[in-house]
Amino acid sequence: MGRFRRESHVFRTRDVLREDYQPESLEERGEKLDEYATALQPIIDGNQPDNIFLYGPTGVGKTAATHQLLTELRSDAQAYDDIDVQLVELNCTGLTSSYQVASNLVNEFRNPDHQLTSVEVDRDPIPETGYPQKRLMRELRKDLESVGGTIAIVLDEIDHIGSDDDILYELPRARKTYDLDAKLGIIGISNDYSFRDQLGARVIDTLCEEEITFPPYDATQLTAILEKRAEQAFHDDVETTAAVRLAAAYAARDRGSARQALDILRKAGDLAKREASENTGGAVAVDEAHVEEANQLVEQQQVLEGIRSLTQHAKLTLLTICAIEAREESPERTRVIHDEYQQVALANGYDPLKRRRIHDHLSNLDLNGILSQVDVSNGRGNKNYYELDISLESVFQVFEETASELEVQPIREHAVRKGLV
DNA sequence: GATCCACAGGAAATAGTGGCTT
DNA sequence: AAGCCACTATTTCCTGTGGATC
Repeated sequence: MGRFRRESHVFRTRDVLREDYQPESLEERGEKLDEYATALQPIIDGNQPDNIFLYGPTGVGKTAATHQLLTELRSDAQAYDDIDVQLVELNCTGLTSSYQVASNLVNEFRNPDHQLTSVEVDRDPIPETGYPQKRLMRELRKDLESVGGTIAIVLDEIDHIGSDDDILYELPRARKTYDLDAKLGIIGISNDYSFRDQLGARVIDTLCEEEITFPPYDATQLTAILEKRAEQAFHDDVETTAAVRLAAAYAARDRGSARQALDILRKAGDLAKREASENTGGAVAVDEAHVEEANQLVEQQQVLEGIRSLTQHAKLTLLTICAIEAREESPERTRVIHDEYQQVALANGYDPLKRRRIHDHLSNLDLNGILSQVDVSNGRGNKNYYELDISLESVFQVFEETASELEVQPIREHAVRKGLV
């Protein structure tokens, strides 16, 4: 008997609950789809498209809506010979400058998988760094020219480029500047409401001709979405009603993200499955306990992922906080944290960084939800104080499993003695 | 109430890395 | 190989703020 066996107790098609699964039609977003479609209408009419800016938190259907509508748009456009719609999509995750967006965009144009229909673009991809900026823009212009027709450029997660918004200024007016025949429509997608305000006024005017906001899903909507998916994902005799409701509630309370809700439900299904294969027989159900555990696992996983990707000094900073936490002295002010950090760094064989930098690391860790800033304004001054926002246990766990070669044990032992772990 | 101090966080400078062009 | 070019992490310098002090 092998270790792996195909079991079919719980899932029918588990993939339906995965993030990359694209349902035939987006649930619970009817109005938004209409609004969005209206904004795209000029393309079909053969007019210069409006630039569109979408915003809303992660997992509320922005990207899914875009995929769905553009696919429809493209196939509907084939009915008319006088329009030739080309789509270029770029996920800007990890791209932090206009330069990088531009170079990736060029490579997107040159990506042969993309079957841009009028394929005159078959130049070699360009390097992501090394070219002077002017040269890069020249390449981009050439590509736009040779693709021609109506070009819809989707820039997903555009907020990652931060304050360097030159490309967002250039792109919408490329048609004028370069005297292009092609019609350009930019669709920017952002997770961050405040991103819009960071943009220069000149960019907002052009980029945000049409703005569509995707609000978070509420518990009712999430329940409806999950019910639909659960029906496909699980076998008919698997009871999931309670689980669905709870998973929806968790996700709604947190960020209103469908992705998160699906993650929880999928994980809960995995747990139920494991349980089912342990004690064979009996009715199978994904119940509330499964969801509860799954919720914690999902949360934990996100945090762990966050910790793994930290730089050494960020880890040292985190370790310092742990040491303070282990002595039950948290929250503590940055000044004191830095003092102690210096010792921690030296003890681990690193040159300590200056205070300003630790400052940044701390607020970064805060942003990642690993630490939280506490306002200690009870009487005395209200400087920034930091404390750990997750369990000591889970931090130690990552440190140990990633073999980061940091001195964790003494701190852990201290915490154990204090009964904190 | 004027002055002082600690701190948060912005801006610019610097160092080190690695790719491209000639 | 020299001279650009861009990127990231970090340091240096600096300003505004709000409580603390006299």
